[in-house]
Amino acid sequence: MARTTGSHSDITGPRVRAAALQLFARHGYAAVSMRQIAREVGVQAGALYNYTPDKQTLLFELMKTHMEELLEASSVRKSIEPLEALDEFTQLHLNFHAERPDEVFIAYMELRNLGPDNFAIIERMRRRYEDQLEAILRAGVEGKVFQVADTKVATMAVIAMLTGVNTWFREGGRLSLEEVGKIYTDMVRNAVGA
Amino acid sequence: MARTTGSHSDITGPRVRAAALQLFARHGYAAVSMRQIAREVGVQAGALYNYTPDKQTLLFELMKTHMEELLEASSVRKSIEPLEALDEFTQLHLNFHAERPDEVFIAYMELRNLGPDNFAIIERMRRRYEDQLEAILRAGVEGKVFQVADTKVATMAVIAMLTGVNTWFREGGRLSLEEVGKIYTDMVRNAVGA
DNA sequence: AAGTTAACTGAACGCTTGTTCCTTTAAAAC
DNA sequence: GTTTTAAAGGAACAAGCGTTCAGTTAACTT
Repeated sequence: MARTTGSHSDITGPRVRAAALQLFARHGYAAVSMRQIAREVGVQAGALYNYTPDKQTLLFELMKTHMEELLEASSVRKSIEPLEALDEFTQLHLNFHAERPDEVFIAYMELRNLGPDNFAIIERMRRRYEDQLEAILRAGVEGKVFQVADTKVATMAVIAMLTGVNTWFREGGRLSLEEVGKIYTDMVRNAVGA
Repeated sequence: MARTTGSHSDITGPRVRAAALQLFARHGYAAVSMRQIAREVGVQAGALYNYTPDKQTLLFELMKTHMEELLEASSVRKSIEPLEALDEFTQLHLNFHAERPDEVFIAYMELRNLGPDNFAIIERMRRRYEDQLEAILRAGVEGKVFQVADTKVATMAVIAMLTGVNTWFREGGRLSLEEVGKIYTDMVRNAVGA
């Protein structure tokens, strides 16, 4: 047998990425084999190499796509007041990350499995995201509407706090995402002395 | 050759754990082989099995020891006022985690590589730690000294915020651990409306 | 209807994996 | 000084790894 009925690059390509995403998130990059991914897609391992040059690039592309989407989603913010910008950042971070638990998990956990060049690229994108929050905090400090001892530290603290939601939040649990959003909006405001 | 000059169980045992700890933290459990660990210790792979029944147990014991130490260090807290208890919790968490970056990394990242039984044990210990902070927050809410909408959510938020320090803090960097401690004490207080 | 191409199979490559086991040797016990 | 024992060596096991590639077939082009 070879080419199977209804086989198409436009279909299999995304399915490869989807399977890799789920398996990497669930078991970790190093613990997942190309044969496992292939089995999930319903294809032989060799066929995967029509869609990625190697396993490492498959991981990198998943992370890169995720970071690109994050940067695009967050950079549309107009120039508004610091407090409003902070609330908006909180909501965006929460919603964006809640919709993509697998991507977020990978982006945080599999950095060490990237080669040095790929690592540097992803790291740069993450820095760009952090810089957006820091700019908001700095504007707020200048305008005397926030009180933080160190904007860089506050940036890291707020992002860690927000991203931590992904470790426990589950749709259909005790709280809705909207309720969680309200609670965190307040806590973030308080944390930066707003 | 077999037993080498100066070989001792009391020496090799800890060295095996130390090597595993460092390698697991650096490259991830799944990416590290028993032969790598053995090479680091200066021993053949087979000799490792004098010190652990298998690779999985080696990981589990590292995590279990870490959690036991964390629980012991944090449970000595006497009955004091909520605000003082909160500050003390912040300091203890920061110091304890700053001293053990490898252990912390593993405890957070390698949970998925534990078998179901081992996972349940570690998870229970983590819950016990979280419960300590939640008790403090609840006492503070009852005494009207904290204002939080949801103590469980606040607990997770504060712990995520504090643990996040390990992703960027390095001894000898721009800020000392003491300075970071002061900043976080304030931010944590603010976050819970103290 | 014939020819071309994209998609996939299936086998093979050399290597590494966790773990077991018998042997050898240094240290401890007597 | 002899015997016992603990510690490590080193080879072997089957299984799995990422990756390559020649061969096969369905789908598209003309």
